[in-house]
Amino acid sequence: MSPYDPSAFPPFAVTVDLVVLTVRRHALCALVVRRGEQPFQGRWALPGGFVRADEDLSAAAARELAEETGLCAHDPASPGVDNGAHLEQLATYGDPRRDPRMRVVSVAHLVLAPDLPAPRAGGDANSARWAPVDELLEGPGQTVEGLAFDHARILTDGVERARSKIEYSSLATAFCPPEFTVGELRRVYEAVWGVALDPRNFHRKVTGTPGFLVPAGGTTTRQGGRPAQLFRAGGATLLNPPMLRPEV
Amino acid sequence: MSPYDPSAFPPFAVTVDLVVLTVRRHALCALVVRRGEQPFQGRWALPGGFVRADEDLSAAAARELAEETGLCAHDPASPGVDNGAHLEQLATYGDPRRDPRMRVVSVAHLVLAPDLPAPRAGGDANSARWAPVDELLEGPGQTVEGLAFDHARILTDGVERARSKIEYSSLATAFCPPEFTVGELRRVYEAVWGVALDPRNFHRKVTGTPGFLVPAGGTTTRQGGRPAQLFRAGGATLLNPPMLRPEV
DNA sequence: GCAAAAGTGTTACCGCTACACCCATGC
DNA sequence: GCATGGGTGTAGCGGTAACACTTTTGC
Repeated sequence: MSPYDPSAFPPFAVTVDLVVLTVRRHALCALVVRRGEQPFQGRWALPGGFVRADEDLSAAAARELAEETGLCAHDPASPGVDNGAHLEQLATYGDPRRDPRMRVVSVAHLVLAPDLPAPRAGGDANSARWAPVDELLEGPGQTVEGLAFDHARILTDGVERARSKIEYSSLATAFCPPEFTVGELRRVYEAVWGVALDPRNFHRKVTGTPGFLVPAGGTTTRQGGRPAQLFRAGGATLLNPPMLRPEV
Repeated sequence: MSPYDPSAFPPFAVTVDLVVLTVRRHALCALVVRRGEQPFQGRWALPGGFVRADEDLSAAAARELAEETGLCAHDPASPGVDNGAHLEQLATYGDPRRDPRMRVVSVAHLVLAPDLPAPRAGGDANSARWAPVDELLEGPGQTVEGLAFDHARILTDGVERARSKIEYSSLATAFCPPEFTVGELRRVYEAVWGVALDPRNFHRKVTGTPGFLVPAGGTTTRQGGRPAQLFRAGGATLLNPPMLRPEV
């Protein structure tokens, strides 16, 4: 039997795109970079890049993340370093016309990170910033230009994934620093869902769910008012029963 | 500006693999085909194939599905024909060593279908069959040989997706014929989750959820006993509150 | 009649919501 | 003192679990 004939299949470029979300100033924000070349030159886009010939998809995503933010992601699929951020595969986008230059299939990944210092511009992107997702996704006829390629769609899917996953998992803690208060965690939920939650019931719910939070020992008054207990994320990953997202 | 330089990125083969699930004889079953060539010649594998040069990913999945089963999938992303089956993207698998011949990135899709006549063998697969997923996924040291490539992992992910999605969506109806009884729908849940449900409470729950089921008019005694009302799937896609999966 | 499956009624319990209320700090 | 956020108590309500019980068919 002869070796495989590469002419039997069409060649594709494969990239990873990153939806990197954080909570800043009570708003859900995404990392975007300004494109330095055609097409969509000068427009904002999600960070990303080509997958290397011998590189796994999640490794490519983690590499791009480190290049763009210096962040070390914790990938559940390939455990090792864990600097706080959560990384998971989101979905794959392969419309034949999504990139005018050639056939590109992009495997989008979702990253949830605590609030970071200003992003450092990396590689071929000549600038990078955190932008509120509401601003990036304003409807058609908006004041700002939309994101490049199909990145508005990818960002929408990533935000929806984050919104639903914090309902039934402990992922909201990925938006928090290593030690945080119940109030800070509540403000994460409020920013991601865009709703107000009852502080009293929220407190009972999260402290009463076994394994969600473990006391870190100290207290802080960095939010003002009475000193609040500091917590760390507990071992539990699934919340049962889930956090209930109020009706819209 | 010169056109894009294709030497700047490594070429990949892109395939779609299908996790086609159905419920037969009270068991969750998946469609598998016997491989006719190396590698893994003679072993069972998930159906799939190369994405064509100008073809969208979901179109490739629908085409492979039609070739293997004659089924016309309803793809929410590209509405049109709707022969009952549900199709959605599952996840993408791109480990550099997942195919010994070359670098292949596979975009797996999940299909939920009603019980079908015996599958017709299609294309290069010299036979196809429905196999209970419990049998396909028996642990290491099992009596049967495992699936080819990383298909056991893909199947596991697809089954887990199906199990969780029927909790909070009306997708379980995709396993049923166009008209079905409450008892038949309950047996779908029981087969997918591998648990027994209380028929009385199940009946109240599904008939009491607005938009989940609409009466089709007739009755049937095909399950024996007292005649049961026939229903069709209603317009609702999300179940709120969800069906509760009993603790294991 | 008997078995089998479809439906309805009822009660106890659990978790959530919506509050009232108290606590500990900075100013 | 006063504002601010942290934390506890409690009553009402909606949904589920775990039954008992009736209905309508095939054999």
